[in-house]
Amino acid sequence: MYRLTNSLPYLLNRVGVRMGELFSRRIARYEITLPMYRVMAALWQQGDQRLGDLAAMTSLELSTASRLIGALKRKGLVSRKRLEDNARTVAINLTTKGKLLVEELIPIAIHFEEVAIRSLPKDGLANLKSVLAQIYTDLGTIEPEIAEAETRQGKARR
Amino acid sequence: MYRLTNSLPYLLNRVGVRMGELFSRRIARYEITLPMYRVMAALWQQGDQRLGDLAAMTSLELSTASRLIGALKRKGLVSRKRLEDNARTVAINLTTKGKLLVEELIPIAIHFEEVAIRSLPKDGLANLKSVLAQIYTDLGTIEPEIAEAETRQGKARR
DNA sequence: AAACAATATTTGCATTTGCAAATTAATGTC
DNA sequence: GACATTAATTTGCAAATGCAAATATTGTTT
Repeated sequence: MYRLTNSLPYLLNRVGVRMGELFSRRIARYEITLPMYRVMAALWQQGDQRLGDLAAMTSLELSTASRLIGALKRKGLVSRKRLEDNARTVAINLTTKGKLLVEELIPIAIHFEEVAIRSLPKDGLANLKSVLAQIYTDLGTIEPEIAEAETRQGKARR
Repeated sequence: MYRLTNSLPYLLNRVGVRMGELFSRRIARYEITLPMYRVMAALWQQGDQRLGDLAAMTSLELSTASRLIGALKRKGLVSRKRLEDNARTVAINLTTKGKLLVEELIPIAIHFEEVAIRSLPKDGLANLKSVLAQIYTDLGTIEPEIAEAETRQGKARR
């Protein structure tokens, strides 16, 4: 018999929501939201990104990312320049101020992770991460099945 | 050196978002959103719930849950009655129509889970689930630390 | 029993989100 | 080289979300 509370999506979501909530509260005093942090940490890892890549990297919707970058720019934390050679793309970077801030936040994120996995066995974390990565790619294989179902009924009815 | 893309919150969020997106698309033709499904599946597992319990069970914010129940009620999928003995609480249940619908959706959710874990070893799923549950509880231990940080600076400044 | 505190839910309002359309720029084609 | 096509980003608008305040009911105190 199926139980929602024992299903994988449920357990994943629950952890994600709680983690997000706690971390958000923790960084609220820096006037930074969780998606903002993700964007900044992504840029810290890899600068000079285009909007689309940044959105993909952070699992953000494109328009959400666009506006988020706008907000971060207004705060002076990132820069957004049209490229000279290809002016339809945009190169996004952390400013010095943004870099300083994210380097203050990253240790907090690391601490969170430490607390979260506190009682896992030695190799538990590495294993968990590889499992999550594996599931992510496996999920891709269900895409066609969904697209098929959509065209078969969904879109047609509109 | 820290990499966002190798951090646990990142990997969790990424899987959660993708899973949610795909499942949402899959059930869109039933005119049901993912949070709606979660509420209905929660009620299927355990009926006669109060709003607060349902919100906790589904990781939804209270006001979001309240409005969601309203929408489901308008669709004739759930009932919401004030109790006679304690009229400040409310008892939420699936209607027959709601029960029928959720019983159509649950197999889809099960299929999703199967695809997601397709390439995990035998005991991989059970292990993953217990790890996720463990992390969820461990996260609770960071709460006081955050509350402390909030009162120390955050709230004071307002 | 009146006043007050506590509990459960709902609602107002501002912010965020997501889709689709619009915009802007670059590229391919004839 | 003008003209449609594709690519990348932004914006308009409606719906969803989250916090705080409002509402309704029960429990407690004196």
